[in-house]
Amino acid sequence: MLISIDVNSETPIYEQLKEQIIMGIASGALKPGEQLPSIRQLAEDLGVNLHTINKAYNQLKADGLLTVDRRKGAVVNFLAQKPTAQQKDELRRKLRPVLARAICFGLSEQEIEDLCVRTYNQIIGGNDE
Amino acid sequence: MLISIDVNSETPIYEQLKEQIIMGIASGALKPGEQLPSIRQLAEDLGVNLHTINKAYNQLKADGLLTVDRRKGAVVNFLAQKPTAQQKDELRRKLRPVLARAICFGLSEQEIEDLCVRTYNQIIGGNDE
Amino acid sequence: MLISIDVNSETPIYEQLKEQIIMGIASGALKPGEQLPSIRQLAEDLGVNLHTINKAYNQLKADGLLTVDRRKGAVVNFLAQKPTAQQKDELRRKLRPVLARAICFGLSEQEIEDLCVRTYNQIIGGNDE
Amino acid sequence: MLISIDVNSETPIYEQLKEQIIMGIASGALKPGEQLPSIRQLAEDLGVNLHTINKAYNQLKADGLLTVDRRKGAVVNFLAQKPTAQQKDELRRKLRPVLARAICFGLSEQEIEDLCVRTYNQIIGGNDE
DNA sequence: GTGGTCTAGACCACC
DNA sequence: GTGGTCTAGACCACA
Repeated sequence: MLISIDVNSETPIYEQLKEQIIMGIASGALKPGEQLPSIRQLAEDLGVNLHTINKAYNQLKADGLLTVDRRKGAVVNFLAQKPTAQQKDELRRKLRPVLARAICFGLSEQEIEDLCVRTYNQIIGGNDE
Repeated sequence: MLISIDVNSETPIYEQLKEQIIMGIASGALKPGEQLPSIRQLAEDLGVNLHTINKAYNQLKADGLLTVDRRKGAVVNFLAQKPTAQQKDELRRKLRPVLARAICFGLSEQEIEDLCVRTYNQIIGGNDE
Repeated sequence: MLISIDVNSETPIYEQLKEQIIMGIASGALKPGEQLPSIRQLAEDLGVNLHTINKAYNQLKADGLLTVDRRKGAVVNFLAQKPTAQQKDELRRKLRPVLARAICFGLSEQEIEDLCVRTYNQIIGGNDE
Repeated sequence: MLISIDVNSETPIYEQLKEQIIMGIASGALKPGEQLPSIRQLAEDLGVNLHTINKAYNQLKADGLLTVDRRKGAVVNFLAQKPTAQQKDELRRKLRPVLARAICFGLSEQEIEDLCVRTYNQIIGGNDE
């Protein structure tokens, strides 16, 4: 999978990294059991510091999406079958401001539903743009 | 409308402020043409710095949701009927990582659609929790 | 509360820090709502790097023992009334090897119970040694 | 006795090994005088490096729990009747942060005592979970 | 080889 | 003032 970073973006590099890896897992581009590049390798490839990569990997580990194997580095976890209540709350909390903004921009309920479905298919299909 | 701030949250206060005002507009609690509290007053009510309120108001003005008038202060704009292409892109960009994360947590397409619809109704209904 | 670090110890500095703060909270030396030294201040006082302090504070925040206030820095949380099931599991997992070792060293059940009670009282009493 | 290793755990493999052997001795699954698998064989069984097994065995020897004989390999020692003062200190030092954490999580003295007793019985009974 | 820890020093966002 | 992010470079533990 190809990862690209915009160092000038206002969102932190480690957040961009997390998002891209999550996108990769969601789209199936990263398969469960698959090995991610080592911290140092990825840091070099992207031209960023190894601590930045480390932070992203560790947070994804805390999210339960990666496990870190002392020998093989970071490995993609098998997907959970169901989210915990806490995870669901977190999702709703993140979803709320986005949808509220959509409403303010004049989207109807139907259009918002369409937007969600189309975005979902974008992710699954893997065609990112 | 009641605005409450959590100073311990990791999301900046001005972001919380923006989110709450957007939620207010989306839910109809804040009506077009309605006047928001003055910067000075809101700052005092919430016990935060003037700059913080000012930043939130200005960004909402840039979003086209408020009009800042020197005499009347901040006023809620009439909602656009349709979002610009740029706004739609922005929505999709914000929506994508949330949905991708939902997929990683094991939600099916149907469950994600449900989540969106239910969250939408929460906002419209105004019952935040 | 006085915090002291042994930079030559094999346990990481940030772990020592976490342990001492936890001891402080448990003993009542650190009261709920009390403000901890700022990252930079404590780093200077202890003669260690600010990132080391930052890591300890963040992990305690993740444990729910501290909250980080953008204005006042780190603040001691009010104690939970009951641990979550996960926290209880974690405690048992940490307790098991210690007790097993005690058994191997020849302590009877009664002696182990005494050891626990006496250690508990040490913590509560605050007399650390 | 069955030994199983989790290579993804954050606790080092040699530590896991030590813990499991200690658990085995404490529970009586490993009897004094009993011979442990040879380093070479155990390394192969678990699929880990020779050094890793060696390190665990050597540290247990330093703890006085094993005797390493050039001909018979590692043998379980007879349990001490009483711990040395040093061993007791070590136990208290390891116990303290666990109990302090329990207090922070809201456990009362009685609940902590229960936790210790129940964990003790788990070990003795050998039913690990 | 891997990740974990620590240091030193910089800049930025927030308040 | 506070914490958050990032860099550059070092050493260690683990396997």
